[in-house]
Amino acid sequence: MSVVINLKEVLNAQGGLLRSPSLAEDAAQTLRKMILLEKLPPGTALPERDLSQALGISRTPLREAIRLLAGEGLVQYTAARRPFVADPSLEEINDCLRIQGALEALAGELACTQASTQQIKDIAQINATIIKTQGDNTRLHAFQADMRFHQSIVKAAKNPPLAETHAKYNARLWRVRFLSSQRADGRESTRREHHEIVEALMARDAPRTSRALKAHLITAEKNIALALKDRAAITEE
Amino acid sequence: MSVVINLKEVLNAQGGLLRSPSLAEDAAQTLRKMILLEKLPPGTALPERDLSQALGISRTPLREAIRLLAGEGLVQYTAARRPFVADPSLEEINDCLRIQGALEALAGELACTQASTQQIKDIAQINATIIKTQGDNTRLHAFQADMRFHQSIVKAAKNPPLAETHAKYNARLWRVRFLSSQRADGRESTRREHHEIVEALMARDAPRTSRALKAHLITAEKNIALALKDRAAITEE
DNA sequence: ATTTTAATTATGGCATACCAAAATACAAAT
DNA sequence: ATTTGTATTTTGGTATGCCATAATTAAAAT
Repeated sequence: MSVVINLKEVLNAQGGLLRSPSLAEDAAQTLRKMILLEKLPPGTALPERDLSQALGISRTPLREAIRLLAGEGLVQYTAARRPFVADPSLEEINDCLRIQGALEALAGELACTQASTQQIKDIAQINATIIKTQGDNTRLHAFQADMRFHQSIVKAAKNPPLAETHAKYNARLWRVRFLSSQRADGRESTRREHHEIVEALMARDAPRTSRALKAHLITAEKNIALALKDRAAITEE
Repeated sequence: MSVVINLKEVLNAQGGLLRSPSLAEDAAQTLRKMILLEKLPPGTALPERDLSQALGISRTPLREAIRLLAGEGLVQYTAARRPFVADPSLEEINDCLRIQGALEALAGELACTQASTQQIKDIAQINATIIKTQGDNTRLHAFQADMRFHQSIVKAAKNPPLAETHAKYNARLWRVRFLSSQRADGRESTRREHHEIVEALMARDAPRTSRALKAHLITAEKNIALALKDRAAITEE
């Protein structure tokens, strides 16, 4: 009996694998996906009643879910406090990318001193998988692998608040990054930059890792600008 | 008639000066202060019913206030989802300081190209005030001026998400920074470092500004470690 | 005296109802 | 036809009650 309880506590203390998420967290995850996949396009109003009914829950947890997404920057409020899906300008996206760049650069620096050799191997491994998977028509999977690559670097920095803030900006930028990852150009530069990042990490050269990550984010900025321009042209027709 | 409405909208669009805060926001602000001034010391449980009753509101907005503070890192949850005042370890504080350092360094870089000359003058002015006020027994005011100094740099970067995230870490670090600001030593190095930051900004030398801000945060890290050690010694008696 | 087990209490998650303010629809006036 | 004024509806903010589970206490067994 007490064995079961202890086990539960241990698992909870670890990744929180057992803890059944609240309805609010479930709803937040559902809405997050819908926003990122543009089932809920930017600008869409998010009335609490309709949404809660659609998700089969009451307003209370739904409201909390919206607050969570607002904290991530995915949802904003009108002056009258009506929530809607955020519609970031290119300028705001670039603002976020610069922050993400600074965060990843810091993560890279820290990883050079904090990461275990195993973690660096893992990072290299993830990158190898990306290269191998390249060309597969599973664009989404390739994209997710790219996310994992960056996340594993942040994780190796062993700075939990950094990981948290980084994750937040990841969520905020997910949509446009996914968009830009669909473009074929820039793929070669991505491959090269990833290689440089891995090399710098393996050499545990902090300034070099920092530089490589910053450069990578600047490239992302360029690619995203191109992707959004393309898309705007398409949407207009 | 419509004039009034327009005026209201304009004011809302600006600093949101008119919008009467919700009970949740009020409560969050109240609790924030209580946490930072240690009326609610680290580790204190925050039961929804008691707190809501103490503040004269219902559980719903109080609950929301707690969520807000959790988003800032001032409140955490036990495995059983019971909220309590966060009690960050020295390690976690240092983690946050490194992030804050990276954010301010980025802000400084951006400010070098984005800030108006007036804004840089303002920053210098704030610093001048700090030096002048030095020695006054209004420790709190001096501390708040220091906060304004850093905030004005971030503001000059003209990157709203950066300002937001920076503010969040400020709230999270407020308590320990206030603590360390009480110590007399380190005051001279602070003065010197502030001077260097202002000089670098006026020269609009991005790398130099970045370096100066990073160095400043590292000094803060050292001072905070000393302050916490002192305090631990006192508390033990 | 210590440990187990059962009963009790306290707490957070959720649903629901009501209210004030905002948005909308509609009627009247120009 | 456009604007103005008014009624209606929609919406977010808040209070409250119920429930399941965790924490605590009390009782029982060793």
